[in-house]
Amino acid sequence: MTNFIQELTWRGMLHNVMPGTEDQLNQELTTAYLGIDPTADSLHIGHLVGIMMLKHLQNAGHKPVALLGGATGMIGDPSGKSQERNLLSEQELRYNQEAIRKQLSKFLDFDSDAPNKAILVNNYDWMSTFSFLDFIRDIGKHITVNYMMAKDSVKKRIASEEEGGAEGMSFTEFTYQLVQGYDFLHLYKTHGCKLQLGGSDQWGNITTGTEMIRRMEGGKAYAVTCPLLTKSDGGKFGKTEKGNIWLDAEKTSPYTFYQFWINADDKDAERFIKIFTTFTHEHIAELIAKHAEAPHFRLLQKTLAQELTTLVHGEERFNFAIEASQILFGKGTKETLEKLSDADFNAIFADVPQYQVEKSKFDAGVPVLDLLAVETDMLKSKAEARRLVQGNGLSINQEKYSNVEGLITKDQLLNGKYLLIKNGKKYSVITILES
RNA sequence: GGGGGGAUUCCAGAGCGGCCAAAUGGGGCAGACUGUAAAUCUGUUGGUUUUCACCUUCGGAGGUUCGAAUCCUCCUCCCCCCA
Repeated sequence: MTNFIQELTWRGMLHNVMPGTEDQLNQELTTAYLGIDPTADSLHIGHLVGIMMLKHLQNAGHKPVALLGGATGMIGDPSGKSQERNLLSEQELRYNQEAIRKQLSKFLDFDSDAPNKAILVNNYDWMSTFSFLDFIRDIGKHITVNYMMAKDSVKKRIASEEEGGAEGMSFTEFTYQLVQGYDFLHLYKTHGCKLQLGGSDQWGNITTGTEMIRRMEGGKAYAVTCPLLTKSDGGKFGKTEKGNIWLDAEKTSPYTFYQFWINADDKDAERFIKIFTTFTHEHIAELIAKHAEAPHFRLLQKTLAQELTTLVHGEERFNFAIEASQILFGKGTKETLEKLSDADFNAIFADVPQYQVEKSKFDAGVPVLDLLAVETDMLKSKAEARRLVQGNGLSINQEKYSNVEGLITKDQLLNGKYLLIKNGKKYSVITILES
């Protein structure tokens, strides 16, 4: 059995740990929970760090609890300086919960008979029937405002108001830490949960929980946080220009998901592989060494992408993502394109801008420049299109096209339906409409 | 209140009344190189156009002139100095 704290430490996933936590973990099978916002019907990779903490925890023989913040998600955590949230209907909430459970089960063991199998709970179940009066009487009494005010997340919001900056902090948000703290207390009482995991921004909220357990139950509970994940270029982890990378294949195609990991730069890949895989210390050291020998093979990125894409989307989708990548970045030729079925073609180019042109236009052939700038608004003007073609920047169906006066005819259509246009490094697809 | 300087194409910043669609740098976009990276080098960077050429653009409105981003008048907005 591995030592959870040591495991997190070498993986670079340990930010802060409450004294005594390691002893607690060594002493008995410990139940630990992590909160997840159920605001959508899918997790995105920003959630993944937390989930991996649970996974490493489970691998270390302890029992993970994933807590969906059905109740807390309605309030909005002030430490994320997020806007106030919208209320989810219970129906939406349950739907999201089921979808998220499915995704979580790819990472965690929910179904075996093991004593440390994971469970999923939703704080809506115990918070929704808790009356305001009961809450302030039973819970609020035990925590002083002075204590709550001392939290960084609260201080920051109040200070920013005094500077005339933000719009202050609502009472609802102020209460957030009590609600989250109560979750911990509740799980402590009902599941014997003694440890809460979270991002480093959660420390303040977690300690409110341990404080409640101490004051109200005379119990001892612990906290472990991990650093917030950053990218070495300073960008936000898990975000692309197009938004979040979701685990749901409908929201983010497996190809895009795969590409996200492939595109990690070397520095990040090294950190990520420690965080997002369960490979051993030795195996990872070996991978890093191999990568350093031949960085252009990008072994780390490929391994990382393979592990996660396979885990989340399955082997078949992973293979397809590779195939798609080769077509887009490798030596994909016109021949390989022609071999693709419509379904595959659409899947590969699903994330690429689409344009439509009527088929009849091709009867006489369409001048390239018109195709780019008139029939579609791919380029702003014919002058720009001309520059592109003259600059050798245009490919049609993966073949360089440099004839400014050229006509595009029916013969060039892939499967009689598509044109794959490559403008520099950017792809676009023109779909031919039957008319 | 007095005096002075400025507003230029995405940004910064040149620009003798004709040779200015406007130097140069940055950024953008392409090409080469490369690891779907970084750096570097090359080309390009208002529109129509094969070329010639034409059209729209230099804070706004007028004017002088064969001709104005460049001269004059008024207006708007910025900056600096002295009180």
